[in-house]
Amino acid sequence: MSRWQPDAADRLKRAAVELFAEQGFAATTVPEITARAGLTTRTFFRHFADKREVLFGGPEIPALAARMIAEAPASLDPATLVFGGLQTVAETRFEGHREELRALRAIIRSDAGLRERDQRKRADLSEAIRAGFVGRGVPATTAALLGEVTVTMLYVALDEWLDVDDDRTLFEVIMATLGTLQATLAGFPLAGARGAGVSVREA
Amino acid sequence: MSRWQPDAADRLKRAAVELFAEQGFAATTVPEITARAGLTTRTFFRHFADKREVLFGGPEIPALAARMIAEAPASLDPATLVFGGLQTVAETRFEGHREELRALRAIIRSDAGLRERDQRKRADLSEAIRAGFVGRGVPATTAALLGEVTVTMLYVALDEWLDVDDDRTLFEVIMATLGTLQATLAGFPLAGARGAGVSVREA
DNA sequence: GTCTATATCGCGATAGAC
DNA sequence: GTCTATCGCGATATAGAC
Repeated sequence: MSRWQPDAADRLKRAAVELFAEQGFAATTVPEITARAGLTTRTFFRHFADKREVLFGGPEIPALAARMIAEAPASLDPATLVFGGLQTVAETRFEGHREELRALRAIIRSDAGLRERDQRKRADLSEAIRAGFVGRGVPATTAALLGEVTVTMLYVALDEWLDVDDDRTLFEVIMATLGTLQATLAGFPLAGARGAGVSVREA
Repeated sequence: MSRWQPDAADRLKRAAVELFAEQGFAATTVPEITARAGLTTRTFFRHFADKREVLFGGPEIPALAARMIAEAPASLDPATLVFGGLQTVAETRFEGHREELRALRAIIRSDAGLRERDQRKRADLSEAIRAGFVGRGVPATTAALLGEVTVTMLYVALDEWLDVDDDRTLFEVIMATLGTLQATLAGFPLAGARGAGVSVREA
């Protein structure tokens, strides 16, 4: 047993979540967090790049996505990969943590800076997926859209899953969301068949 | 003529873009920007919430989207509204500014904090569209997906439009991107028809 | 682990527009 | 007079340098 608790990052996370919930994010200082965790301010910034970062996961999920895409057999098509990835992430990282995720979401929603960081995490995941598909020879625009659509599914479904209180799994909500997206896009005219001059004007 | 130049915000914007391009975003201080613009630090923060914000537009585009959706005739379907909105924004806010937008994009790409802010602007627009459609009675999930898909089209197409150097308009690229999205999603199995148990595992 | 720069913001005063 | 934009001072916490 060293003289340092081995789980400094974890204790900082817990102390931060408690204090943010009690006092709000902006009203909580890093020294307060480290005091509660029994550590120094310097230690906080060695574990987290800034005060926001303590509420989010690191690059593990983008890294996992990149690995799954890179290591999958060449025969698997993008749709299958996206499905499998969403299922894996939903089941291993979100399922079973609904209450913690709700508490976290409430804190994140309360502060513009935290919403911003959340969007960055989302963009990081989208970018990892895009790069992964480019590495498999998928055209650039298609790869970019695959990244975007995948994270859209995850985030929209996650929000709905946290909103309601039924007994669906997150992955079930994701699949329903995909169905809704397909139905929504079916209402769009085919892009090539369309001319300019839509009758909607700036007010 | 008052003792203040009337366009303080504009002059600050210009000075900031110049200095960021010359020295980089992180290496430039707010006092440097205000010195070049002939103003004080305090004035900078009265115009912009923080140093990043000087590079981005305010809530005009989300507000425009909200207005267009709210004021459109009830008979117009979401697809038509989305198309019309994308066309209006593309033609009035982006077309004709390709070079400035490229320079801005280069600065934004150079700094993680600026990429984060860019994502927030994107999320703000998505949210305005979502809320607008909810106000028209569109179901929550469909409205959320409409917001997400619309901004995805705009951002993916904008990136491609800035990357290449052909003579397509931004709106033409947006329509082509929508076609690619439709083709990509056509490769996905219908959500309802799908069971669990995809054969992609964590490595 | 200590030290320091600087982003950020509250407050009160001022100057001109109307 | 009121309203709005600006300025100067000062305080604090973040975040990076040493």
